[in-house]
Amino acid sequence: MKIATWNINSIRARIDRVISWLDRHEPDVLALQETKCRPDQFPFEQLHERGYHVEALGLNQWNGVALISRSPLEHIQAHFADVPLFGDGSEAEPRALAATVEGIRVYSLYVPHGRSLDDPHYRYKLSWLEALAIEAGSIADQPVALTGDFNIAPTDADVWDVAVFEGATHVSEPERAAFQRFLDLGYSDVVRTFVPEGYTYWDYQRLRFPRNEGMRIDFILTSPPLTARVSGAMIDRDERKGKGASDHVPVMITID
DNA sequence: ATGGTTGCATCGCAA
Repeated sequence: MKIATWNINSIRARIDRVISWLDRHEPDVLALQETKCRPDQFPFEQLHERGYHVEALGLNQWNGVALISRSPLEHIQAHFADVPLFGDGSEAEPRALAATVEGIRVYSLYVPHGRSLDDPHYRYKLSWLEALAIEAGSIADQPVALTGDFNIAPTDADVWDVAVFEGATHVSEPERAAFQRFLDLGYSDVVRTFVPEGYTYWDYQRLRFPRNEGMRIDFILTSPPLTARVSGAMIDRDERKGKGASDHVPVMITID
């Protein structure tokens, strides 16, 4: 069984790339982030034609997450317990969607960016991660995959030049502590075991991809019962190439 | 050129 995650940066702009990637890599589950549309705008048809089950969560042109699966998606959950609201919003942003597939609880997660260390969005990011960790901890004895764009580079090796990020988000101590919390709960950054080097995101600006100036910020964190079953992983760097690429690439694990 | 892309509710914002 294969579980993948991909920040697609607009599903409508890139549905052809998604279909092509599904055809070539045949994941059993693909979690998407930044779908950037409401469910009524989501291109379900082409996915249903290929036999996939699809659940999508979206409010407007921002954020948005989805789960695409060969097997039925069961016990679907939007958001998670005590998810914080941002600003004066009355409704949770569409950043988390979970479902059970063949006994594995899969989360598609789009962690808030944070914007800057003095921005309310940064405090929102930390409280969002704290609430997620509480839920993740409560189910860590079951097979769980926390997948998605964490918007955190956990180590200095996860950015091309840490000096560039001095005083910026993604590398701050509180963000890294929030990431470490999942590891302390028993979750494993299992892709790192199989793919010790490599980025998952390169900014569109400043020739970041040709220069390989990227960041490793997309993860699949597996609970102990699932970690024991992981037999391989890949980061599909090639998907960043060519016209019309997302700024993130797919990350995938293989489970026995 | 010391640098500047992408997607969208498109001329402003978020990433």
